[in-house]
Order: sequence, then C-alpha cells, then structure tokens
Amino acid sequence: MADKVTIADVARVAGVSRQTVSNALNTPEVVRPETRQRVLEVVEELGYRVNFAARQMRTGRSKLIAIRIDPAGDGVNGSVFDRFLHGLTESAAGAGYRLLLYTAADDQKEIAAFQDLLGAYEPDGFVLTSTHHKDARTSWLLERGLPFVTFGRPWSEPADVHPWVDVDGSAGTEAATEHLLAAGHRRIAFIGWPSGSGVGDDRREGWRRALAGAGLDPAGLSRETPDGIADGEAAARDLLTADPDITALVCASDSLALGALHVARSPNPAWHAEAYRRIAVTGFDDTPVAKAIGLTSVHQPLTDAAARCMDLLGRALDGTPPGNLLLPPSLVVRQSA
Amino acid sequence: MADKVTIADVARVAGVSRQTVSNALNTPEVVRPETRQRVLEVVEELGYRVNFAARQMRTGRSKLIAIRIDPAGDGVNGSVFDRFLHGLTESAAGAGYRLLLYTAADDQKEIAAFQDLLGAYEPDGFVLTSTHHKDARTSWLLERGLPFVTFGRPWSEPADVHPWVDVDGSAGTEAATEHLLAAGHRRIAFIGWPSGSGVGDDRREGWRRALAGAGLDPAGLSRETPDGIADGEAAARDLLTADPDITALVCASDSLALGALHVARSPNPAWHAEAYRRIAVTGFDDTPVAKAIGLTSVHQPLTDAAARCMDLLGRALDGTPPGNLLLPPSLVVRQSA
DNA sequence: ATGAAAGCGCTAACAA
DNA sequence: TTGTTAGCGCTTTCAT
Repeated sequence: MADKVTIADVARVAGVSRQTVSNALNTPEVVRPETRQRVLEVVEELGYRVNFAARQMRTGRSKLIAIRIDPAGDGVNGSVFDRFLHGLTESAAGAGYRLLLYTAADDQKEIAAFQDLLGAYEPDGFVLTSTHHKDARTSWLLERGLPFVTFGRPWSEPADVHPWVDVDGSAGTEAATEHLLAAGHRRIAFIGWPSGSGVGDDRREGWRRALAGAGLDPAGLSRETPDGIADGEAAARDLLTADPDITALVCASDSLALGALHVARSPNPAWHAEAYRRIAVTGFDDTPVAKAIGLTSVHQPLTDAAARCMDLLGRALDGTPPGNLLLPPSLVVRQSA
Repeated sequence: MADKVTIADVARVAGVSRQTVSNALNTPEVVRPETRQRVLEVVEELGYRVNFAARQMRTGRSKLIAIRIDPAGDGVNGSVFDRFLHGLTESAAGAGYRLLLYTAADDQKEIAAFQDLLGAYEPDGFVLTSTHHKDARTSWLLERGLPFVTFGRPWSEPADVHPWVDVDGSAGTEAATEHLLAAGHRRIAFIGWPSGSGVGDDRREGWRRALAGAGLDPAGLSRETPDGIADGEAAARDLLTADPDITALVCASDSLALGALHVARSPNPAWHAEAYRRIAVTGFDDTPVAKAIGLTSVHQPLTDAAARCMDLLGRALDGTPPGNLLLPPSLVVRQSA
C-alpha cells in the first residue's frame, strides 16, 4: 500500500511551508512561479494527493454529489435513467465531483435520506430525477437553501424556482405525430398515462398540438392507461376496435408502444375488419428495446442533459445565479412508422 | 439549513463529556445503561448525526465503496449491470456504506482511478465487475492489500486468490440446452463470442456439456462472433444455411439471440429449403428485451449476487477470511423456445 | 464508568 | 510572497 503522503511531506521535501504547498495547489496565482513549479514537481514525485476528508473539515465541501438510484421498473424505461447516470458520472468527474448513490422508496423517505446524507457525508449538492406535481423534495431543499438541480422541470411551480434541465416531451410527440401526418396518416391516436402526471400530460399535449396544426380533431382518439406492455396492448386493441379508421398510434413510452406494436403486427387480429390495415406505431425514449425491434421512437439527449445538469449544479455551488434548460428531443425513425 | 449539531452539543445538553457520547454510540457496552439512554435521547432530540469526514480522519474509514459505471454498450446488456448496481446500493446501505461511482476506459485507467480515489475519498473497498483473464486490476489491489470483491470469478488465477461472487454461466446454457433437448430438439447450435473470454468460453462449455450428456456431437454447430444484434443475425443465417437439420439456437447473450430470433422468425428466409423449420432460440441475461419479445433466456440472480458481494466485502473489511460463491442461474421459458 | 488531552490532514486568517 | 497559528469534529490513548 502506498504510504500516505501528506502536505507536510511535500513541504519538507520542497523546502517550503505546508501553507505554501496548499497555496501552490489551490491558489496558484499567489505563489511565485518558480516556487510553484518546485512544489508541483515534488507533488508529482511523491504522488501526493489531497485528502478530501481533511479538506472537507476545513472547507465544508465534500466534492460529493448525491443521486438516487431506483429499481429498474419494468426494465424497459430504466435504461433512460441509466444513460443519464452514466453521463452524469463523467460530467461530474470533469468538474471534480463524484457521485454518491442512495435509494429511497418515496418522497418522504428521500427527504429522510437527505438528512442522513447531509449529516454524514455532507454532499455538496443533489441531482433529483422524476420531478412531479407538488414535489416535496424540492420544497424541502429549497427551504434549506441546499444546492440542487433537477432533471425534469418543476411541474407545479414557476420555472425559475430552482435550476433544472428537461427534455421537451411535447416537442417529441409533436414531431412523431407530424412524421405520421407527413406519411399520409390522418387518424392518429394517442396512448398515454392518466392525466395528472406532468410528463404524461406534456407528451399528450404534443400530439394534440400536431393534430390541431393539421386541422384534425383529437376527440375519441386518446386512451389513458398505466405504463406497461400489457397496458399498451389493451389500449391499442381498444382504440383499433372502436375506430376502424385509425392507422397510427403515438405512444407516451416504449413500453406502451411495444404492446401496441404487438397488436399492430398481429397478422389477423380481432379488430381487423375487411381490408388489412397497416398500423404505424411510435414510442418514446428510444430504449434499447426500440432499437432492437425497429420501433420508431423519440430520443432524449441524455448525455447532454447530464452535462447541463452538472453545469447548472456547478453554478448553484458557486453561488452564480443558475437557470434552466429545455432540450429538444429527436425522432428516430425505424420500420414501425 | 439545519445547523450543524456536533458531539459537543449533545454532550453539553446531556450533561456528560464528549467522549461519553462517542462511547454511547460506538461502544455502548462500556457506558452505564441509564447514561446511554440519556445520551441517545439527546441525540434524537437534537437530530445529531456523526460527521463522517471527522470520523474518517481519526479512523481512516470512509464508509464508501467505489464501483465503476460503464457506458451502456449496445444497451441490451447494460441492464444486467444496472440491476446489480441497484441491488448493491441497497445492500451497501444496509451495511452502513454508500456507493461512490467512477468511470474508466480500460484496466490501466481504472488503476489510475484507484489511485485517485484512494488518495482523495479513501474508499474502504472496491467492487469490480467484468473480470477477465490476466486482470491487472485485481493484481494491483491484491499487491496493496486493498479490500475488494469481484462480481465475476478470477479467470486466470486459483479460485481463492480473492473474494468473488459469480453466476454459473455454463449451468445456464446447459439448462437452456437441456430444455431444448427435452422439447425434442436434436441438432442444437451455439452462437457465442470468440474464445478467450472467460465468460464466453464458460457459456459455450455448458452447451457442449449438455450435448455430450445426450450423446450428441457438437462438431460444426458453433459460431464465434462479436456481441451484437447484427452479429447474431449473421451467425444464425450462416448456421441455418450450412446445416438444414438445425432446429434450435442457444445464444451467449440476448443481443445475439435477438438477431438469431429475427432470422428464426423470418417467414420464408433464404436458408429455408423445402419444409418450414420452426427454429427455437434461447438467450442469456433475461434482459428487458427478452421479456418484451418473448425470448427464452437465462436469468441471473443479480440482487442476490449484489447482496453476497456486500457480505464478502464486509468480511474483507473486517479482516475475516472471505470466500467465494457461485450462484445458479435459472431458465425463464418464453415463446421463443 | 467517565473525563481530559492529543491529533488525524487540511486551509482560512493572520503575521512576518 | 511565504510562514505560523489555529481548529474543523471525531475517536484513540491515557488518566481519573
């Protein structure tokens, strides 16, 4: 094991005081260039590295950012968070931070986790995901003036209450719907989640907007269901049975789309009247599943989103007024539509 | 922001010395029960939490475990690590540890990351994944006596050089092959990775063993290819064209299986001679994609594996002689076979 | 069973 | 520009 090299060792070898070493590393401009050079050489030579625990005791900064990791859910959508997490790990490292993981079952448990973490590891900031209406977590952090960013906009509050990065979901479903319109589809239905969820309502809105733009009426063309493959299948069957003119299904997630696609690709389903209808389907999130089965899907720029989250959190940590950012998604067109 | 409560505050309110508070928390048996009770009440009342940085300075233990997070790869197999990571986060929390994330592009970079981390955050231990032949990382950690576990066995060294947990891949492919044999298949091919990778060779071996057990000859029934959907498709096409009697394909991954399935489900493919052959396909890892498309696949008990990793690492941290553990996978049978 | 003293490695404040 | 002092909060001696 490499023996622990302290700032005192460097100081002794370099023939300067401990403080000069600290300055050479943290406030270079205050040290004479040649002294600084000498110190850095010794640092290199001895393989010195600052001890964060000791630094933390003085400065109160841990260089740690905490983020919650969740169970994989149905496994289809988990990959979105995972890609975000990977991107964030790299962005954070670039800014001199490391990610600290925790789990929590709900908002209240997560707030309890905040307290545990703040008391123990003292993370400098938090990155929250899955924001929702009346998010208790953000209010809690806000009340205490703790630095954080959310990946996901605030759904019940003004846009500037806290820094956030999000991907424009309605622009995504709008693009998907417009793609279908351009392909000649005229009766395009939407399968989404029960209204009340910010993300879900936003995605529905994009579809509605695109239809309105083409002078089409959305009435009767929308279904609300929990997220899941079987749910998507049921909703698709229901829609296609109820309305024989539907030729395309825009879905709020790849899970739903996967179920819908199953119906759409059935050779001779119950809802099939006389003529064969080729049903186009689009999903959301561009998960590996979409890629695997040729599902057209809305892609979120997750690596970029993670980088911008880190930017904004960095500003919050510096006290610089942060902001927020709505990133555009992109449509990945595959065989399904 | 909740003001920082220190051990001195607790001591003052409880009317004891700082040391007694520390003892009440860390060495309860040395404190009179009533004193201890009083201290714990005050701890609760003030919301005191030990400051890990300060503790770390004295004890040298950070209560941090470092683990590398990788890019998602082709996205199909990334989910295996993600489920493991989630399980590990929970197991670690249960043992009083948190996970610290880092990234590294290769073994050497990862060793550099070890050095950075050890100098800065001083993690108490490491969890390594993706072990391989001549793994430079394990040797490096071993040389320095640093605590770690691997998820994945040592492929070039004796089983007891370091603690590890792994899932028995050969048992998995063997089970898949036996399932196919039981279903009446007699010519069962294998699509795997180029030999030389421990995991890949192990998975191939299970298939071979099952064939041998049934008195069947594996000659000409195996293909080696990089991991990927297109690769699996090409290999499947090649096998089925070369040998019209093949009726089942055992694959080393869900990615390969996905490609193979594409060929198997083609209505009237080039390799199809006269009679229609229904080709059975099995994958490995039971990823969300497998579930989504009805692919029979070998499931790894990842939550359990994570928990056992934490157990073994905990022992390594205590100095208790650890061990290793080979967990059995299970076959999840779906429509594809 | 409890208390006092010391010091982990670092950097903010001040002195030289 | 460089050096000295002090102390962050905790726990490991050692003394009481």
